[in-house]
Amino acid sequence: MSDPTPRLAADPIAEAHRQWVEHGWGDAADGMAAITSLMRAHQIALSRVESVLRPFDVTFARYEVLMLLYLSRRRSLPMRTIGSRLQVHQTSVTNAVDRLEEAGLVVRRPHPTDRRATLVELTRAGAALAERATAALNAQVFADPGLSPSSVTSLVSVLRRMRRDAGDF
Amino acid sequence: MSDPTPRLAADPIAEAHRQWVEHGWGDAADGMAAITSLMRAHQIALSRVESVLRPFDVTFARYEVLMLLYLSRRRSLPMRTIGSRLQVHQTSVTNAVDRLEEAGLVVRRPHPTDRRATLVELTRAGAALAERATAALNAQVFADPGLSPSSVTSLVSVLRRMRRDAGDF
DNA sequence: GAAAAATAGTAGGACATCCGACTATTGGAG
DNA sequence: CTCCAATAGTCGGATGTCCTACTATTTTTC
Repeated sequence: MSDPTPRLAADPIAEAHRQWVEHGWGDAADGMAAITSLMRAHQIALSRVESVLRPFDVTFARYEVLMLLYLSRRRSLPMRTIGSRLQVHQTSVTNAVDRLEEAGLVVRRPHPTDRRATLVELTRAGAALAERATAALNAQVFADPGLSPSSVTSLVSVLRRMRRDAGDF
Repeated sequence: MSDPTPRLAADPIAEAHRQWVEHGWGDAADGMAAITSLMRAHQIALSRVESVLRPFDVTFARYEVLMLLYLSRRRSLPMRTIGSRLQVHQTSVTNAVDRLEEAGLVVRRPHPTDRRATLVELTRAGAALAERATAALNAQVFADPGLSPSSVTSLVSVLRRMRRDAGDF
């Protein structure tokens, strides 16, 4: 309250935190800052990832499906399992698989024992793309996520608790 | 690396990290885990927030616009400023303001000196809703964001660096 | 001062996400 | 064994986000 230099481009989240306290919402100010930070950081990270994936004509959502299959034992999983692992709605899986199938990266196969279920199987082209896209992401984003190594560790650790409490695993 | 008990329902991100290392992508494994954690945590946080806001018939995107106006000096801002502060595309602001205006929570007014610009002004109903929605969010989410106080501090701190490096402020 | 560049908003399109509803199949209750 | 709840997927609809134009006004340049 004694800073004579009112910075013009202050951190908007710090600013919101200050306003929260001013309005008597001090007990929620830290939480608000945490949630809001998460939202912004997500935008930033997603944007970086998507820009690397764009040349491969896949979005991050589809890349995740591809990698889940790529890393699975038989390179094939039921739709439902994909949704559970990625924690997204069934209809989102349907949507992603539709597009991946159109692009020839996966194929739908009937489940051998449960006729309700559908297996999604990675094609050779899908595996090849998964490898190339991963190489690009590793080099351009993951190897240098814009955080110090200790920050990365701290972030993963904090968010793991949050994910677990939310039933992620 | 010496744990003899392979848990069945393991943390999917820890599992992915292990696979990254196995595939020789160890230098990118931590970054992958960090970015992926961010994506999941965002989903979790957004879902909690949206479920609290649903009764008020606003989404988080619109709530953010509302609060930005609510906390501004004159409860009125140009579209452009809203986009900059929230770090979203101009067209997203147009979209959000369209819906807020339909709901009678804001009104568009011509900018007094720049005829290109449009001011978005909070209505009395908008201010009232902003207050009620904030009370609900504070009580149901922000006051207990699902993280320990020290984790919250750590998270905000780590993400502030990331946001700054990305040009957020 | 007039032409060129930059800025503010909007329109249309592509995607992803969720929700509710609907079909088909499986499995448990009586 | 039959009926009904649970499960797997898909469809249509609503929202939000970004991108690429395109229009209307400034602002800058020469």
